[in-house]
Amino acid sequence: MELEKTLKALGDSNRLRILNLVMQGELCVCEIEEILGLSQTNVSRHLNRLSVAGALKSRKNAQWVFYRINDDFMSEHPLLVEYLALSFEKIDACRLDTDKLKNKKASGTLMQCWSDTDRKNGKQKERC
Amino acid sequence: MELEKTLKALGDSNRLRILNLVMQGELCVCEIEEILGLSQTNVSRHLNRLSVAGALKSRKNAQWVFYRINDDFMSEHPLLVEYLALSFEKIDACRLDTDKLKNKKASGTLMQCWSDTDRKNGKQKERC
DNA sequence: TGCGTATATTCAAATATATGCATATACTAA
DNA sequence: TTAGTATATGCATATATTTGAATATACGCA
Repeated sequence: MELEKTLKALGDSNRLRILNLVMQGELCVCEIEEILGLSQTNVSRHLNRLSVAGALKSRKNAQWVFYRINDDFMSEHPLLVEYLALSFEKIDACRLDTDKLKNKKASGTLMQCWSDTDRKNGKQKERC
Repeated sequence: MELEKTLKALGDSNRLRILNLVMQGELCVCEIEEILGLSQTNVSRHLNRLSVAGALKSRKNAQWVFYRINDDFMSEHPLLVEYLALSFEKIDACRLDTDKLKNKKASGTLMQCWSDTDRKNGKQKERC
């Protein structure tokens, strides 16, 4: 049952926190790692779980892997996505994570990873 | 995290099947048992899990316990409830269960339990 | 090629969850 | 009071899930 699989994948606080972040824009594993304060191995596994459930998709850029919401998931589960978005706004942990994401983006301290273009242009403070 | 608790409780196919039935109207444990073909002990435990998560509430009538959707749950999670309702319509197992529920109601073969009023009035084929 | 970094995966252990069997508790009728 | 029925719960077990440590794989640079 797909519904069971989806809900089971979402039934974990860390995965919900990840989803909250990724719903605000594509992120690299290392970025999620830093914001949530989870181990790399754990983040990787949670991301995989969400991907297998169809919620996320990834692309690779050199050794960096970026994850973002799967458009199919959005179009197949609009009500669920909306429900989650509204729920995240009410959850302290998610709000703190979101604040942290915004602060790091604003201060440019979130850049372990960067695009080839940026690096070639010597723009070390930006990311693709 | 409440969201995690809710989604985790829903992340089980049997519990989803139960929710599908109960969303169509109040049911007694023995009725759910019969329609789903699960053991009494198992049904009881699933019902408890859903109740603890806030989705269901129960009332007792003699030795019979009737479960129905918790109104608070409906009003606190309208989008989720709608999402689930739409999802159940697309799931074969849930549709079969629903058919079974309707057939049994129509044929009056679903009546292990009945209200005191009905029994006193000798209306053995009806339930409150 | 060797080294450093990022990420996925393996292995092992701990924890959570689901279920069957047996039983306790609640209720009703004779 | 006894017997029958409905339901919840205890106990034990099997299975699923989660996580840390270690490691394999991919990539870039000197």
